[in-house]
Amino acid sequence: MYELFFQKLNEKVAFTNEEQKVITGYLTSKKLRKKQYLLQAGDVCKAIAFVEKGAMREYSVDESGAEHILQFALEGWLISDLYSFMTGEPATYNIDALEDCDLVLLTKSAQGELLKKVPKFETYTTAQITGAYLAMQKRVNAMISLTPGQRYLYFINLYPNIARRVPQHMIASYLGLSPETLSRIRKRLAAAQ
Amino acid sequence: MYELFFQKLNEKVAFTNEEQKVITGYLTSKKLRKKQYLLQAGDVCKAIAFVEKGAMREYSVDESGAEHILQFALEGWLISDLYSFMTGEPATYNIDALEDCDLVLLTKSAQGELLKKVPKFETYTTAQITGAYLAMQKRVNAMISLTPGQRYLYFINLYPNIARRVPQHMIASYLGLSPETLSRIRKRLAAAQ
DNA sequence: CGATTTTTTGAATCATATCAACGTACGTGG
DNA sequence: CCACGTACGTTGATATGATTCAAAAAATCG
Repeated sequence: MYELFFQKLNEKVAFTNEEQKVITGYLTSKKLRKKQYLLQAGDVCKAIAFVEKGAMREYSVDESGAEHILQFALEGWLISDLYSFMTGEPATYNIDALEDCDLVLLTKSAQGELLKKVPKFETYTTAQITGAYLAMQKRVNAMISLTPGQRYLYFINLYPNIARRVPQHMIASYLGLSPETLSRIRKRLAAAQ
Repeated sequence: MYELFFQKLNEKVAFTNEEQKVITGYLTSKKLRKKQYLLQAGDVCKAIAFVEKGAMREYSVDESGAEHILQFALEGWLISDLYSFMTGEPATYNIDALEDCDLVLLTKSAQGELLKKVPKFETYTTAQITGAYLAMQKRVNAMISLTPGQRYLYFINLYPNIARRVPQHMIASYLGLSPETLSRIRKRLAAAQ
């Protein structure tokens, strides 16, 4: 149970079998069918989700109704509206399943309890969020310093498995491009080789 | 000494006077003149800097020599190349002073010691980095979902004091625009009101 | 005051967005 | 298993917006 979760957990911080048993008690599992929501903007994000299997996305919707993908999450990744989770404010982002998913959930209240019982879990949390921050910073740097074509190459190089499993127009959304533009960029890149 | 630093610190997590004395022992102060480097790409980032007074910026330089500003830091903000600081790898970003600055430094080794003596300091670190992550995420969302003009308005609304103190072409760099484009956007916005 | 930095403006070029249409692949239900 | 409908990717034409290069005006600093 939760094999991948504990594998990834122990990669960051080593936990004893005892601790892992305690942690297990605070986790719940959830299955999601393709296209189902885990979270809708306006609702409160009550849990952080770890993807054991499948693919998820997090996105915002602007005034004109267009979706903008902020984040993908494949196996081994965490996903949530962290601001909503931490503050209890309504979420600004939506999260749904791009494929049928097996998730491991850690609810807000479970997290509170867990941090008391297994203080080391905070170290894991810090490591996790630090990694997320650094990745986000790199993405910002790519957005202000690279051309769309370079950004696309950077993306498929960094996340080849996302590129394989996710529709192209969603990658365009993630990169801040129209689907047509990404299609033409790919054509240009293919011709250049 | 370090008044603003401790003020900001206690806003996140309350520390006793005892603890604050211990923390003080691990801090060092540094003055930087305008245009001086705190860190150059290629060097290892040996300290996290807290800005007591002044203004700093963090930026990357691309192959063609153009600078791209990743982050500003005014009074009360932290700045560092976090990846380099954590791993000891050479920094990819430069940090320099936009005004004469008073800084408070926490070196890598001091941080290690401090976390042992005052474990609560890790809670502060987590809070700090979580805030930084959420800000970065909002910025990414703005970049993929707003027009340059909207992004500029968002920026000056969120950071009016940065907009007041920093040259306009640096704000253009932060927003991923050419200085000429930002100038014209401002003209359009002024005409529209 | 002189020198440097910063901002603005203009003109030409280049790139992206948009709108529309088409072809294709996919999966779902009959 | 086929047929239909939906989702996806590509292509074209056009319009819009950003970049670039150059120059001048304005502001700032010593």
